[in-house]
Amino acid sequence: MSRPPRARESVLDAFEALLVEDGERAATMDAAARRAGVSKGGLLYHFGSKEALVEGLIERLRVLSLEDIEQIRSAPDGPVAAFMRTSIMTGTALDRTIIALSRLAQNGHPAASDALRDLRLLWEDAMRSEAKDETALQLIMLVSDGLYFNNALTVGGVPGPVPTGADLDALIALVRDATSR
Amino acid sequence: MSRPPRARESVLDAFEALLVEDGERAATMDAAARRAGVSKGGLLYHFGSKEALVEGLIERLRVLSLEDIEQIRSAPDGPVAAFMRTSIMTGTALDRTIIALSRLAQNGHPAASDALRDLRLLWEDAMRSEAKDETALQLIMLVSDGLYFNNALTVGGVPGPVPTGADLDALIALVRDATSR
DNA sequence: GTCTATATACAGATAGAC
DNA sequence: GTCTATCTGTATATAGAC
Repeated sequence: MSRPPRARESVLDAFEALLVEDGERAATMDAAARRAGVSKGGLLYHFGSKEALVEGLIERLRVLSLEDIEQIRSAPDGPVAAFMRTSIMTGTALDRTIIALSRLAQNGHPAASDALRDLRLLWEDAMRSEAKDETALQLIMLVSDGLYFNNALTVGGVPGPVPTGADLDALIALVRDATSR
Repeated sequence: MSRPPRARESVLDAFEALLVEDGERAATMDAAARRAGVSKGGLLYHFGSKEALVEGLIERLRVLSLEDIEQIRSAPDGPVAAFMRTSIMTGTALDRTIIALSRLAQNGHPAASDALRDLRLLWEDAMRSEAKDETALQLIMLVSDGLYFNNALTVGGVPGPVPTGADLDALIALVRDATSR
């Protein structure tokens, strides 16, 4: 409904990009302001503290999560394939926000950990009807986690050893074969 | 052969513990010295820079990696089961060092990323003879990555949603069934 | 809404006493 | 081999002008 100011979104984009590309330590308010093309004071008008920046990212995650779950549930090639595909970093807005928040979570930010855990539960619920049992469900979830981990681990644009193209299709087929009812 | 001084190891232990328990930002030289019970100057005698501390952890990873690979190769219930078991954080020395280095890797430290990638390749080689094809091998590796990710993501002793006990046994059986020759 | 200037704290690192 | 004292840069945050 209420569209947030453009400057505000630019700052949030910059903060997120710094977290993803350079890590938590590099994601300072100063750097975010510079990258967004505003002054420190300008940033602090929109986000009165670093905590407020983090909360902005968490709110962004919630919005993108709902869209993602909706898309997974209605995917033509099935929820599992759609879920695994979206677990590969394709540069979607959701991917970037997840990686950004995982950096914060690993620096002791409980709100970020909670938000990621909640999203994982949403995904788990969306996959449950596809898996033959809870063990199969865990397999699906862990492969997805593994894909994210390899993307999250490398900083600076170096791609991890993540399957793509035909290799990813084969992996999806194997997982589906091992886990479907 | 040459046993390193005890104070040196204490400092490295403290630095590693801070990375694992509180995250990269909290792992300062000051905090490491305090936790190890030495002064800042004392720490700097053993490690002349923060970079030297990181290199100390990387060297520790190399030593522990070789032991781990040896143990996996000679495990009674097979390499895959042994590998997946060691992917659960059981508080082993290797687990802690891996998590610590993954925190550094995610803050743009290339040497840490390289060391972790090398270890992953060692594991991959140890698993290759067990997997029916490359896709199956990727499945094994990604489940292991997923287990680590869930352990790495939470800070402050909160355990992630990682299967244990009978659940882990069932998961191991499922993975082995889906991937073995 | 956006800016400059500044206060306060803490980071990594150096110098040199013991 | 371990300590204290100190230098320099940078982080978060506040105050207040425009």
